[in-house]
Amino acid sequence: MDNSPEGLLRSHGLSVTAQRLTVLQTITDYPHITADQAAEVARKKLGAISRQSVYDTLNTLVEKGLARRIQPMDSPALFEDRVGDNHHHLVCRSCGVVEDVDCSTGYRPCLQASDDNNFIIDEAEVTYWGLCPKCQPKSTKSQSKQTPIRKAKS
Amino acid sequence: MDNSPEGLLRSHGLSVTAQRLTVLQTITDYPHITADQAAEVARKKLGAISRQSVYDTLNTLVEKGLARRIQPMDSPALFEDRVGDNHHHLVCRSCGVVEDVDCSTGYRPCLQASDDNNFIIDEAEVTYWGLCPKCQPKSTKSQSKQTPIRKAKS
DNA sequence: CACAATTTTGGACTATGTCCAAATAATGAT
DNA sequence: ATCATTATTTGGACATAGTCCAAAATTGTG
Repeated sequence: MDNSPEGLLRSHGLSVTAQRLTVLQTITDYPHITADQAAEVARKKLGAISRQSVYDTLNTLVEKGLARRIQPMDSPALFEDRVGDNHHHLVCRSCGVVEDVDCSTGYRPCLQASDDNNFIIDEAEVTYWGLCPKCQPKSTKSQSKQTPIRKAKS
Repeated sequence: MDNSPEGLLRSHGLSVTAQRLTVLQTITDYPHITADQAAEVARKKLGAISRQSVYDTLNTLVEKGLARRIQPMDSPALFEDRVGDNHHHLVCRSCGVVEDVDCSTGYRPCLQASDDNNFIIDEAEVTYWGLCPKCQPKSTKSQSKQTPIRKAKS
């Protein structure tokens, strides 16, 4: 199996369809995209694709380990094709932008719980919350006009 | 100001109402409860309370720092009254049960990102994922019958 | 007590996502 | 290449979690 997108799908037992290739390309081009945004992008490339097909494809890709789903609070699910390195995320409380943050170990679970409560823990998911450079209060200038999508806690 | 529930509300500029007292008591009694479950519980205690009132109260409590909202993936928002210690959570991939895990430092942000991407980071939210004791595969016995609400990834 | 401000209520509405069965497209075997 | 089988896609209905809004009720205040 090569590792073209087609080969990638086939090697995971999936038939190759224009919809899947396009959705896969879309999350590569736009990491941290929502399903509905991905549908919009895919529709531009393909002419038409059903909403359900985008949801199905994204779910399938996640199941097969070809994509990862994250869901910061107050956000719809976001998809990315960066998988396997157990990286974490940085989310802006004001505008919602998401950035990747490398995991210090690169494999799961990277962190040990202070007490595992007898769970078998396989992942420590870390979300860093804060303000992105654009949303940080500037010295004298007034705050940006962006609609805050989440209120800062402190 | 005392620190009875009434005093707690008043000291945060909130009027004291039966609805608020009841919802507050409910999340104390049932940490990690959903809004709709809280409405159910509150309804039993009060006779009646509107769904909207429960949502309003929970949102207000979170805003005032009297409650904390968490939202593990694939779960509706969960509320707890344990605030101020920046503790973390352990979530069962199979049955969804949530347990508290102490934070090693107790204050935010307890963790440092490998690269802050020029964000001002105020919180590192950690969610540990795994299988709770009840959902762990037992040696020879077959798996529990609980409906899995999330598939284990590995 | 009475007034003003806050809270509660119920109903409509929004956003995100899933279920289902029919139509279509992809794959594997001739 | 064509057919049969299997997998995928589609559209529409449905589900869930949550918000918006204006009227009614309650709370806190002078």
